[in-house]
Amino acid sequence: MPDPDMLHEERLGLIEAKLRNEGRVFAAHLASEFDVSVDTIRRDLRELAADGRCQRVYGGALPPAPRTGTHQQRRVQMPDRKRLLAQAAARLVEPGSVVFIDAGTTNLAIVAALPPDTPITLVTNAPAIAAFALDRPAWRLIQIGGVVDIALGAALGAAALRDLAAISPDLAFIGICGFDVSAGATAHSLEEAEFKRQIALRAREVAVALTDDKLLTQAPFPAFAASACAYAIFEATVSSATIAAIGELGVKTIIADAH
Amino acid sequence: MPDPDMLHEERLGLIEAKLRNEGRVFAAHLASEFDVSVDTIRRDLRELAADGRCQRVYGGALPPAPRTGTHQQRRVQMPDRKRLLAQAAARLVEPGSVVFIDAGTTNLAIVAALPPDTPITLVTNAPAIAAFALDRPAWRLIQIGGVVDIALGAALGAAALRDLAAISPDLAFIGICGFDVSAGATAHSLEEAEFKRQIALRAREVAVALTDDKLLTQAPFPAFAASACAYAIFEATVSSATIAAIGELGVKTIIADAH
DNA sequence: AAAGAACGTGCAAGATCATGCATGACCTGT
DNA sequence: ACAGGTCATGCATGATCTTGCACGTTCTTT
Repeated sequence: MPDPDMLHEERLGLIEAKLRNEGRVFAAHLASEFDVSVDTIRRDLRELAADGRCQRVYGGALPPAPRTGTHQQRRVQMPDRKRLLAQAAARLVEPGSVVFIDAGTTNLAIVAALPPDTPITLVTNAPAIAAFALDRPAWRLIQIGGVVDIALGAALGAAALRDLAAISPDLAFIGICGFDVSAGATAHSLEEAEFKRQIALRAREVAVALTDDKLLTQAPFPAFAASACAYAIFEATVSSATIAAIGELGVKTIIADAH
Repeated sequence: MPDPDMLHEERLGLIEAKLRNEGRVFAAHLASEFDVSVDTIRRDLRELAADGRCQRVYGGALPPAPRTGTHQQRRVQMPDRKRLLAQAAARLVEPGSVVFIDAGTTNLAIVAALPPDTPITLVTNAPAIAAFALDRPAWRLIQIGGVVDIALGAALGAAALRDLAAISPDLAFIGICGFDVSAGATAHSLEEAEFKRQIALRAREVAVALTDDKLLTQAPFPAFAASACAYAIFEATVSSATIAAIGELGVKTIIADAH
C-alpha cells in the first residue's frame, strides 16, 4: 500500500522501530514498503547510522552496535542455539503477567527474547536487566533496590528482601548456580540463596536457568527445593541422565538441547 | 469547514490534540483544515516546539520526544565539550564518599567521567546508571528500588522514597527540568519533584544538572529551593545573565560554558 | 575474472522554511 | 472618540531541504 504522505522523520522512526522488532532491514524492501526510491532509503539509513541509531551494512542495516561496556555486549552476537533457547523460555511468559527476572547471561538472553510490544510487568533486582527494559515503552518496570553485588550484578540483602515482599510475580526466572539432587537449586552465597528462596516462595511459577549442565554441583547454599520449580532452562547441552534426574525432582518442563 | 473565528491558543490546543491522536501532523493539512495560511501553521508549530509540546520536523510535526531518554543515549561519541563538563563535575566527588546520581544524559556523562578505580559508593534510582557501575569493580553500588518511569529511566514513588530514607549521601547529582527564579529547581511531574526534594534534603551537598539553559522554565512542580544546591552544571552554553541570576540564588559553583 | 547488485555523489525540480513587511483587528490610555 | 500600540495573519522573497534520476565506483557472488 503506497503511502504518498509521510514525514521524513516519521519514516526514520518507523525504520528504527522495524529494525528493533525484526533485527534487520533491507534497503530494497523498505523502498517498496514506504513507496520511495532506494536512494532515499539509503540516505535515511546513512542518517540513522550517523546518529548511531543503526549500523549500516551492505544491502540494509542492523541494530546499533553495542556500547563498548561489557554488560550489553552480548545482544547482537548471540549464538543461535542460545537465542532459540531463550525464545522457548520467553514463550512461558503470558501477556499482561508480572514476571520476575534474575541476573545472569541466560536471563539476559530471555528478556531480550521477550516480545517488545506485548505489555508485561518486569520485576528485577539486576541493573543490567532493568537497563534493557528501558528500551521497551510498552512494559512496566519495577526495580528491586538494595546493595548490589557487583560481581553478581544483582541487588541482595535486607533492603532487597524488603522490596521483594511487596511483589508476587506470576512467573519468576531465577538463575541458579547448580542443582543438587538432595538439596535442590543451589547458590554460591548465603545472601544469594536467601533472596532466591524468597522470590521462589512468592512466585506462582518458577523457572530456573543454568548456564551449564551442573546437576551435581558443589555450590554450598541451597536456595529452594528443586521440586518448587516448574521449568528448568539449560543454556548448554545436557545429558539425558540429567534430564531424567530433574524430571524425578518434579520439574514440569525442561528447555535444553539434549544429546 | 472554514472557521473564521478561532483563537490562537485554541488552534494550538487543537493541533496538539490532533498530534496526540494521530501521531503526526502535516503543515499543509492543518492549513486547509483550519483555513489559515501555511505560514501561520508553521508559526504555530514553531511555538509548540519551543514549549516542548511537539517536535518540529520537515513538513509537519511529531509528538514530543520522550523526555531526556537516558537509554536513548546510543550516541557512541560524546561531544568534547560535554565530556569536559562532566570531568569538571566528576572532580566534585571525593574518594570514598557516598554519591547519589540521578537519571539523565548529563548525569550519565558525569558517572562515565568518574575515575573507575577510586572507591566510591554510588547510589542511584536509574537503571542505566546502575548498569554502568557494573563495569566498576572498585565501586559499591546501592540501587533504589520502586516502579520505574520508563520515559524517565528512574525509579520513583513510595517504594523509592522508602529505600531512599536509608541513605544519606555526601553529594547528590540531581537532574532537574529547569530553574525557576522564585520556586527553585523544577520537575515535570509531582512524583519526580517529590523524589528530588527528598534526595536534596538528605544529601550533604547537592549538584543540579540541566541539559539546557532554562532559567525561566515552565515546568510546574518545584522540587527544592535553588539555594539548596551548591553546584549547578549546565550541559549547554548559558548566558552570563543566567549565571548571575543563579549566583544570586546562593549557588556556590557553576560549571558551564559561558558566552 | 566477470556479471550484477548495491553504493556514493552530483544535479535538478519541487516542496518547505525563515524572515521581513504590510494589513487589519483589537486593546489601551487620553 | 481618537491616537498609538500590540497582535495575529497573509504575502513575497531568498534560502534550505527532500527526493528521484544519472553516472561512475565498489562490493558480492558465481
